[in-house]
Amino acid sequence: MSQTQMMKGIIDGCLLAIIAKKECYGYEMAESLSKYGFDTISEGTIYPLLMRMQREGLVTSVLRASTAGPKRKYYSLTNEGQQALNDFLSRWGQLEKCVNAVIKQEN
Amino acid sequence: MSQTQMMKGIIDGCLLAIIAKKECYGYEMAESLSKYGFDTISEGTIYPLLMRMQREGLVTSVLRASTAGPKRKYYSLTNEGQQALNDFLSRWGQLEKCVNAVIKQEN
DNA sequence: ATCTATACCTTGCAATACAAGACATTGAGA
DNA sequence: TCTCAATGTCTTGTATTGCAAGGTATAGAT
Repeated sequence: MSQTQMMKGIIDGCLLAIIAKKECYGYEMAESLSKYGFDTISEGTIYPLLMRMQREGLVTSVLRASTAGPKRKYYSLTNEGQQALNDFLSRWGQLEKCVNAVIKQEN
Repeated sequence: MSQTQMMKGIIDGCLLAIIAKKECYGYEMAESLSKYGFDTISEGTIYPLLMRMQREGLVTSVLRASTAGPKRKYYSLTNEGQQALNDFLSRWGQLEKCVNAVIKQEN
């Protein structure tokens, strides 16, 4: 019962939501999640996720130079990725409803 | 990005919440979760979870006869289990807040 | 006698988050 | 100049978990 376990199947959807808002690169997404209140999410979590989502055709990427370090890999949503985001939002809403029903204990 | 992954680290907390409401046995908890809106949760998920939580001292169990089948193993919360439930509720609330913040995209 | 519902359990698999590293680039300070 | 911190991406191995698929057993109904 750790926070780590509770994150499973959540982070990928959150990344899609962040990318949907604006083109973004991994390092920036980690900071973004932190800003939204998440405990620091490891890069060992984020980068493999992004690569998997690209392999699945949910996102595309382009390299761009940075003024303050090595090149950045900017990600954008594909139509399939938008659909995956919609699915995630739907499943998250469903989960939220069910868990809160159990917690509130109204039979 | 399956519903299965999203359930990880959630079901144990839900079981604690159900047990906290009233003494309960595994088979009944599965039905209860279903009633609260969850897709059917496998007994291969629930029984190992209950055994783990007992091993960790979060719940205790007693066998009682049933009128319609084999004996039932009724579970109750320990003080440690109540604490674990409180922790879960806190972590769930935190997760809910963060995910919804990302989704709503208010910077 | 057979079937269904009830009730518990086990084994093996697939998926995921993370720790702990490695590697490369840039600018600032000693 | 040398060093160091911040930036930026990636890999390997581990631990945990939900579940499918199966097994076992009891009680009542057909």
